Amino acid sequence: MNKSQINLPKTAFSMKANLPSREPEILKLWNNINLYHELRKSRKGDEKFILHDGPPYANGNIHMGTALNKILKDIIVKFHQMDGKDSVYVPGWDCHGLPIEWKIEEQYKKNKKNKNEVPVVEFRKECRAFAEKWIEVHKEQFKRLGVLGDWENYYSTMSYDAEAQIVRELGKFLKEGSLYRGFKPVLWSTVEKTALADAEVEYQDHKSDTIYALFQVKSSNLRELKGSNIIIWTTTPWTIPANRALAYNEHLDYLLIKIKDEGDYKNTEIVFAEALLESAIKDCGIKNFEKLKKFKGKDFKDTICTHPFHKLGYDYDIPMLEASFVTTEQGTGIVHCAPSHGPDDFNLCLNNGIKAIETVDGDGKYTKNVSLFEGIHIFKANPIVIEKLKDQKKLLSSGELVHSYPHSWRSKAPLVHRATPQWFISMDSHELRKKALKAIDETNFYPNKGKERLKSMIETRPDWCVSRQRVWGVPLPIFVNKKTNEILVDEEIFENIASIYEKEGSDCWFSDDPQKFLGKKYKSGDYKKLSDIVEVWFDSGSTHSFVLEKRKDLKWPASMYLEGSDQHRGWFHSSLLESCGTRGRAPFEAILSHGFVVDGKGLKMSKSLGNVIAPEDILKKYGADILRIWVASSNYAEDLRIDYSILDQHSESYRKIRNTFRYLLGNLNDIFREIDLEKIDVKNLPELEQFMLHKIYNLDLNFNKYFKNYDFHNLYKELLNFCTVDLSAFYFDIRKDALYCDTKDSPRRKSTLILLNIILNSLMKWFAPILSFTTEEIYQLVSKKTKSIHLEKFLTFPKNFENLKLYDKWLRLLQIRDICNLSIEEKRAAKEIGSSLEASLIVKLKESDLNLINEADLSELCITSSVEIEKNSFDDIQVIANKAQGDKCPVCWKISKKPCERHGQD
RNA sequence: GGGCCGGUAGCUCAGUUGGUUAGAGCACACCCUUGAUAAGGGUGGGGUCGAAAGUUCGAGUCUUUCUCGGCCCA
Repeated sequence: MNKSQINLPKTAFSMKANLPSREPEILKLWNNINLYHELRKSRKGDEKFILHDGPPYANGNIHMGTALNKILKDIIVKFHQMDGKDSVYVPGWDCHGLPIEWKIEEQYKKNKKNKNEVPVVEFRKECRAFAEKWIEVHKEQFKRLGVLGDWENYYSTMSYDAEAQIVRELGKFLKEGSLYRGFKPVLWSTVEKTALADAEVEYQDHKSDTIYALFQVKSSNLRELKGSNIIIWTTTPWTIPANRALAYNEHLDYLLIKIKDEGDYKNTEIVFAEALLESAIKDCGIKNFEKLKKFKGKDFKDTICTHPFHKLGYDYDIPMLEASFVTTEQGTGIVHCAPSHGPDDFNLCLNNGIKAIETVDGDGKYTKNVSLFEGIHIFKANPIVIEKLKDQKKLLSSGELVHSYPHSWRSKAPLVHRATPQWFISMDSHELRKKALKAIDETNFYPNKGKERLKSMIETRPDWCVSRQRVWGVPLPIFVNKKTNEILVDEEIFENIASIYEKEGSDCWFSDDPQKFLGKKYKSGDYKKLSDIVEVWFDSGSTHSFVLEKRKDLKWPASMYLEGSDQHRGWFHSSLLESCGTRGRAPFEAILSHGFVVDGKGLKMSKSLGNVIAPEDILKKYGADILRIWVASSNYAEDLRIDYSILDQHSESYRKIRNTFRYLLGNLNDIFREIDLEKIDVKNLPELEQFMLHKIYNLDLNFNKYFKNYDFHNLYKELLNFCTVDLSAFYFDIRKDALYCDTKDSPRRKSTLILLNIILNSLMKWFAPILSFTTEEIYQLVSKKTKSIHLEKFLTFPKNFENLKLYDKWLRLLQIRDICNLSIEEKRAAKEIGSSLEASLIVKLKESDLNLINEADLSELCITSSVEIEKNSFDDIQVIANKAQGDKCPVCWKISKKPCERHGQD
């Protein structure tokens, strides 16, 4: 063998990845071979793994959070597929709801069109078209990330069969009796004229009018209180006309004082919490006063007051009620209660037999139930209320306050609490809460802390309000008897409505004759048809019923739901409740929740901070595989940081991995031979190869352990370290000599090639769920077994790869090697030698180490020209490095006084 | 404002039931190589474990307070 016959690596696999342009080519390939169809075919009849997609809202371009979510899903789906399961992924979209309605209304405003003049059905058609448009946009963006799924047969909450099934699901709650009509305050937008879901509310600073108002005590068990005045403080003077009660806390101390200042309120006796004395007299401008009495809150029991507008016709009693929500944080320690305008007020009054009534209409105007104020808009009522209080000498002071206040997320308009008729699913009437809590216990959570989070929410949440006064959604399929006011509960009717929706969608609810839905059984004249729609969380909470149950390729319950941690209050929550209410258990076996994408410093991304990175930018600059590495290597249990420097670091790792593959391919000359692992004669391989097989076996154990726990960042780290530490810096470096300089029939070289084939095959598959594009690129280059890497299964390694005894021995050898390297480095620093082949070592070992290795092997291990082993009188390992003497073999570059053993003949 | 979760080298992450001098890979520095070459190898520097106090013979690990950040709620 001479220099011209040296076996240098040769491969078509380029060092430069060029992912942004290469990946779209691979997408074309997947499309051409109909990969999704092939995937299904390849696992037909196998055990199913169903990751049920939580539907993103069909609106706007995807952001990093969506990208993270979809990539994480795809990684998991692919892992299970390669693990031999039929891992089906059906993407879906959430389509109904306010944000889309608003988009359409915005377009109307632009075109000077009045929404109220447009027929509901036409408006809904525009909403539908809008959602359809964004589904198509999302689809392409998700595919570009490398996400494999049934993109042709996706699901959506607005499909006719979905709308039909949502009606059937509601019918179940109606039939059971847990869906009831309630009347209570909800956060209401007078601009959008609708109740808002919690998720639609945002808190912003708002300037409110504040007042200290007086309620005169009519009667009390505490003699001194009679004739005195309870003061209350409120930031919503317009709710005073709706006042029905006052709330106090029995644990607080209260004071009765007499005002001594000259003026309208001289000698007025007032009552408030002792703790708030200072702030109250300051705010009210009281300078001189006399303390008359101090007493406990519980002494208020059975005290009755009169309304400040008593003389204007508000001649009903205002009872004082005990409530623990009363604190001394602000105000006077006594809270004014309007049951129609606050949840706390509502509950307190309800428990004391005071019902809420409709005091304000949908536009924000007082109803006829509020005398003196009928027809006035509540946002214009404050000055009038204040004026009247002043007239009645019931106003101690007024002012303004900037505080955090609920606003609509869309219109940014301030919200109010307004009592409206709404439809609720009871948490307790049919033990929904209990069932849901049990279901949580039976679910696996990744990470585990999600369990407590969901549990505590279910434990404390109120009844589920499922009605909305909007138009873009599934109509509540409810008829109310005009005479008896009873709800029509008849399965036949629900099924009739559902089957109509299945054929033509739910638009007809708004346009067609109600008789169509009532059939022949009931007369439409006897019933009032509701115009409310179902809140969107019920839509998405029902996906398990119209996707998992209805599709033959899926199963119920899902193997996993996977979403951002905010969905503990969203989709996880609503799906759990819907399913427990209708089927008595959760629609999922496991929940995986991930944190939020934040910037490099851990701050959330926002336009104002200018730290937003769009997935599109990353795809253009780095490619999807880099983004997928970022997902796999980040710990999703916490928030995930991303910025360009972090992505740069991951790009470096990618290059390392890519070059590892390039070395493998180069030395195999792009000819991959599948090795039958069971048939390898392990014991007859060189020890180095045996050691590597043990390493591979062990890595596979860890790989599986991490995969089963969805612990991808540790899994990725394990793979990356294998590439850098075990392969590049160790095995590859050592075996370069055999690969390049041994003859092609050398047993050592042949053994090495066996290992290279095994390593290539293993790495390709281990990395495939993460580096979906790059592993495909490699697979297409070397394998003709199937049409795609993603159709392959993970390898199973035979037990005889494991060799703990050999492993222990080699750990010791590696220690010796480390010391050899130190010694070589010393000579290198002294400029005596350059490459390690220029060194010749004298290695002194203690007795017990002497049998471990011969000189030739140690020289191979340290990549030196020669090693002499001597017995050491000390315990430690001692290494002396010298400059190798002799001639350098022109082929293998080893330096020796004798002719080269391998290449000396030429 | 309340609840929950988190803060370990420049970056991504390990750190078992509290127990030697807190680890890995990447990045960085220096050296080598020029037969993985816009690659590869060797060596090395780098951390008051968010801060403070406490419990303990001993705290990255337990307790409290504070601080910064995130999610949820008000």
